[in-house]
Parts: sequence; structure tokens; C-alpha cells
Amino acid sequence: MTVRVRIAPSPTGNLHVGNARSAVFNWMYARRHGGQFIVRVDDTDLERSEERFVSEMMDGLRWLGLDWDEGVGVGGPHGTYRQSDRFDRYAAVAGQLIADGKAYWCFCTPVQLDERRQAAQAAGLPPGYDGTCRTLEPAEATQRMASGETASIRLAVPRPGATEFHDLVRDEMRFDHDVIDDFVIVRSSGAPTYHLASTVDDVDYGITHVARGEDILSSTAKHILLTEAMGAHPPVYAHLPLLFGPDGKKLSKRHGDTSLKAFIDAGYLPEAMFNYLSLLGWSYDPEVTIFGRDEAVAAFDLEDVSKNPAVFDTEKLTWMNGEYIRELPAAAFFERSLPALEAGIGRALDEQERATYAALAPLIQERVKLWPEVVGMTSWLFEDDITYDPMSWQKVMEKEPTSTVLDDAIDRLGRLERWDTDAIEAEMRAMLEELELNPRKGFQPLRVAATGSSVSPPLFESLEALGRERSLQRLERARATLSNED
RNA sequence: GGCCCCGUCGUCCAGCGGCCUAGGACGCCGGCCUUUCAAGCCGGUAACGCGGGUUCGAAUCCCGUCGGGGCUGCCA
Repeated sequence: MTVRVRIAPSPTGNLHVGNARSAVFNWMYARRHGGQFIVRVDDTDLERSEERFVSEMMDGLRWLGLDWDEGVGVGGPHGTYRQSDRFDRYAAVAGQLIADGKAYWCFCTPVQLDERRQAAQAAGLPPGYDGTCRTLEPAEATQRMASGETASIRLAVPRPGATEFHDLVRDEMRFDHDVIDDFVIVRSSGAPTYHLASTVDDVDYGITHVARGEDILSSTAKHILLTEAMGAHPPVYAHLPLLFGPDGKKLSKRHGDTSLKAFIDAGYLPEAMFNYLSLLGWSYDPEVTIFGRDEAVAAFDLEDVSKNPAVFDTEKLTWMNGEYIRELPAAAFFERSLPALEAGIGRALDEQERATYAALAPLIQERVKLWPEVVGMTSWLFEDDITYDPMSWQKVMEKEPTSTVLDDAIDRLGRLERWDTDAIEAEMRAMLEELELNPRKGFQPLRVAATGSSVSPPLFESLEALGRERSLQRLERARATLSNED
């Protein structure tokens, strides 16, 4: 039997990292078993669903490097893979269920339900639906419908009874029907609920394995009941551990922007995000943390997923991103960092500047963990009037023998024959010796003068990239600033 | 409240009865390297929630307890 798995996000917001992790696991499982990965959109909630979220979600999945065999954007034998296009199908299933006596019309109004729920809760009873309409005669229901009353449809959960299933992650699960009320499968508006639509789709699309968040574990019995009421065989379930925020609560908006998009915008690499996500609830190898998609696919199995929730640790993700950035070929680093740099300084680099940046880029590559960091590290190269970082100035420049160092360096660098890293370094070291200064004393003033900060890429390479003329200008300007302070 | 899930370093994982004086990674601390910052290398810090069993032997099995979490909607 071919493995067919799916991810079915609801476009009521951005794809968050929890969805992304589910997508990664499903994708890995499909690829591992030579099966199909399907992307469907669960947009039964017409009020909250928005089209822009659909495209953003697809973009996010593609960004992660996931491809799907059927679904939104790529098509397949099941139409648009959007539930909003299949309401007729869900209505037909619900109709059949009623005809079979497995579901029934419910005329209770939301207000009544709310009152009863509150009363039940106050009395310490289960808040679920009390079954008022379950005993209505079909004829009476038909009559009330004919007279214009609106009604929802509920599944008649077999009572007494229990639903059992084997979960790939949680093992044997059992839910007594006492704790499952007759849930709504079609709203009084005619729209299906998630439970119905999702179950019908999984059956119609031939889904063999459903791997999703543990938050839906307790609804799974409902889905199995529905599947069986339809006369179909339920898929295999695997409920993935939830992702938590640093506070130990289910990851959500209150933890800041946890959307995949936010991480894309923050400058993370898809390879790093994939690697990190795959490690949340799973382990590739006890000794190996960094690995690629292919390696992950070859090793992945849903049965190896751990049961306990995982805290999403941005710090580790960021560290990992740095690892991936450093592994990039130099040319790739240049190409991929350039957009962030240009965005940061607010303009495109010209030919000359690109060459300057390219020369220094390898030194930047080993120093950044996120794309936007290249801006602070190199913007001094592309500004005419750099501003001195106050702390750096205070720490480095307001100390002797700064002025002597600057004067001497200006003199020596001005007379240098070749303007390259080696020549600059040789000359500056000679200066150090003559002035009897240690590198810190002698070089930091030059660094601040040239880059504006006491933290920068290596000094001599930076000076070479800056060019002789601009370097001298900056040293002179720093020297002048010092004099003015006296 | 009810139902369900989970419980190994601060965090993510390894461990599936003896290989564990519990291993790897992030973080943190210290050192080396060094023109700053990174990177790299070396070292360190830190955990089996608790209590009972079972067993020659338990992080690993069982029970209880405590703790955390999820669900409890005509949201998904």
C-alpha cells in the first residue's frame, strides 16, 4: 500500500512553526516510504479564512524545501484540494448519514446550547451536548425543516461504547463514548465543521497516515467514529508532541510572532530551519546535530517520534543558522547576503562596491548567524560619513597614545608602495615595534577610526577594502576630531 | 471539574534491565588561538520529579503520588 500523507492547514493566519514542523515530518515520512505528500487547505471556517494566507502558506512550504505530489497549486485527481470547494460533497455525506440513522438534525439554538452548557458546568456535569434532538422522530424533523426552521446536523455517537486505536507515537489509545458528545458535523449555515470535512477528505483522498499535533488527539475518536459511519477504514494516526514556548505553554501568538514568515524575514536559511524543525521531537543520530534533508529522509520514521512536548529554542536555531551560513560556498554567501545588505543600507551597491564587498565577504561569512547582521558589519564600507560608536570612541580613542598612533599611521600608510593586506600589516607592525605598543593599543584606534567601532572585521583586510584614499581620510578625520576635543 | 497526554542537564535529543560513576547538541563559565569580534580547539557547569514495589540488578518494568500540558465550541 502506498503511503499517502497530508498536511491540512487552515488559512486563518500565517503558517506557524508548529504547522511547519508537522509538514516536515509528513514530508519526510512520505519521501522515506516512496509515498505521496498532499497539501490541502482546510478552509471550512469561511469567516476567518483568507486567501492571502493560502498563498503565504504555500510559499512557506516551498521555502522550506518541501514539494508535494498533489494539492493546492499542483493539482491532482481530487480537484482543488480546498474544502470550500467541496461543500456539496460534505452535505451529501451528511445526508447519507442521516438517512442511515447515524446522524440527526438538531434544532437547538446556540443560545440554548450556551445556557445548558453553563448550567451543566455549574452543576458539575459534563458540558457536552445533552442529546435533546437525538430522539426526535425523523418525520418531525422533516416537518420542522419544511416550516423554515434552521438546524445543524450531529453525529449520533453509539452509546454505550468506546473507540480504540493504535497511535504510532502514543501506542494504544481508548476513548469511552461517555466523554464524546454528539458533535456537530454540519452547521446550521450548511457549512461542514472541521471534523466532517477533514474526515471525508482523508477518506476520499485515500490518506493512509495522519500525523498531526497532539492537540487533536482527543478529537481523533470522533474522526474514527465518522469514518466508520461512512463505512470506511480509518487511517493510521500519529500524534506529534506539541511545540511549546519558553513558558511551557502551547506555542501561540502570545509568544510573539511564531509564524514561519517571521523567521524567513528575520534572515534564517531554509536548510537550517528544516534541520532544526526535524529535531523537535525526533533525533537523527545521538551524536549528529547537523544533517541534510536526504539524510533525514533516509533515517526518519514516525514511530521514532518522542512523546514529550518540545520547547522551541530560537537560540539553538540561530546557532544552527550560523553553522549553515559558514558552510555556504563563498559565491553563495555573497549572492544570498547581498539583498540583506542592500536592504539594510537602503540602496543597491554599484559595480565597484560589489567588488569591495565580495573581497571582504569571506571574513563576514564566518561572523554572522543571520543575514541582517552583515549590515552592521559592513555598512561602514558604504557610507561617506561614518558615525563613531560612542562606547568604542570612549574606550579606545580617549586614551593615549591615540593621537601619536594616528599621526604615525597616516604618515606610514601614505607612503606605502602597495595597498594590500600584507603590506599594510607589515607596515603597521613595524609601527607597533617602533612605538613599543602592543597590538591592542596600536591597532584599536585605527579600527575605530576606519570603521567607527571597536568591533569589526579584521583590520588590515578592512583597510585594503576601504582603499588608501578613504582610509587616510578616515584616519585624518579621527585625528581632527581628537584635536577638537582637547 | 471531566477526559487524555507527558515527566532524563535551563533547552532539544540519546538511553528501550546490566555497556550509565547517564552520552551528544544549544546556552552558560574558563582556557588556548588572536589586531577587535567571531570562528575553531580544549576543558568545565548541569538532569533520571518523588515514594513504593518487581528483579541478583531499574533512568529503563509496575503502582501510587506530585508536577506540567492538551482537549472539553455550530474554531481548527
